[in-house]
Amino acid sequence: MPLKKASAIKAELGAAQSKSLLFSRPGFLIRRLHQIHTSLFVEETAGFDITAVQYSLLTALAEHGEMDQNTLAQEIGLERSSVAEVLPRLLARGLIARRPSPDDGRVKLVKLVARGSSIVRRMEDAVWRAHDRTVESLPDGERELFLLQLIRLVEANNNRSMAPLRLR
Amino acid sequence: MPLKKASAIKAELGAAQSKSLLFSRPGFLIRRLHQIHTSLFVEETAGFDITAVQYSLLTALAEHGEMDQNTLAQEIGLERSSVAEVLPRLLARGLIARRPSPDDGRVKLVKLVARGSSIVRRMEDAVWRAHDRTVESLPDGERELFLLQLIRLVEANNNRSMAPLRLR
DNA sequence: TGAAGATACGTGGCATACCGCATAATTCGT
DNA sequence: ACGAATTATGCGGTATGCCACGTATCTTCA
Repeated sequence: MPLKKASAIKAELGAAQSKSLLFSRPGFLIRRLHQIHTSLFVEETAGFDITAVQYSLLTALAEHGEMDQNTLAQEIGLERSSVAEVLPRLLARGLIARRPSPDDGRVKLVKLVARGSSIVRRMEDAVWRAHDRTVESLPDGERELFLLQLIRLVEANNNRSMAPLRLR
Repeated sequence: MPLKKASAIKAELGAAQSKSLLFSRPGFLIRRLHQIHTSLFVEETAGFDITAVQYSLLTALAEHGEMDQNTLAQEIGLERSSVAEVLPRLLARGLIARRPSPDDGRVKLVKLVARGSSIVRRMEDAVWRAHDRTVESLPDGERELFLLQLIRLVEANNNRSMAPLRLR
């Protein structure tokens, strides 16, 4: 099933871009969509008091178990120093535990504790609602392509970003 | 010209998402793409020492001329308080001018000065390169649809975001 | 083995981005 | 006309997200 004619897309794009100069700038649109998703995330997960980044950290720990901060940072594509800043907040709330590595005095190992696992589990539905609402305006059949394009861009540019994601 | 079969897209999406759980979350992909564009913007505009947000502010002023901060904020979809924080930096660098409105004592009017217009003009090529590089990994013919989808999402969710964009 | 390099983590600095609150000025309703 | 609601701005607080630098620890190799 063909999605749409190239000429129709170009016409629609031109019409949309005539509304605002900013609509011709991918960077602006991406920043804006990021704001929108953040807003939806906050709305859907209200009451848990966990940000999207904190949730990413918690799910990475839920998936991989105990790990050092460096690996954790690469796992979600975040700077080490940013991770070092977020972790104390999760520690203070009793969601994670941290201990020095027995093998390497430089390394600190982080893992989820019961409260952390619990909140990840309880937030799951709300998080999916936030993600679904972010892309629900796309017509059925286009959503998959959009996600695929996002993935392609993220993968292709991964090494060019400041905090590359570790891909297996 | 059909872009791609729906079944082929679903298969490719599944394969990509098997690489990381995060690739199933639009919010994560958007945050990541935002990081990547920021990185490319910094790289391409090195030497100008202007951030993407500052550039948005400057181009809004270049397009619309003198305006109050509230309208300026809506023009680029930013919180008033965020604008109030960025403007002093542009003021200090002599890129904009600010004066109280003669009609309304609450309002401050902002406009570009010569140095500001000049930097917007001189940055233009570099900014386009950053934007082009952000989406250059998409195959020809898909880029337009991707931009159109971004615009559609931004428009549809505009009112749900914390700092709605003013659309004409 | 011991000095040089590499690595892990943290801190301070800067720049978004949000909210809630405060202040000042305008407008609106009675 | 005058008190109440509204509006424009800014400030303090919190949370990313980056860099550069510092400190402690480990590894490498001459």
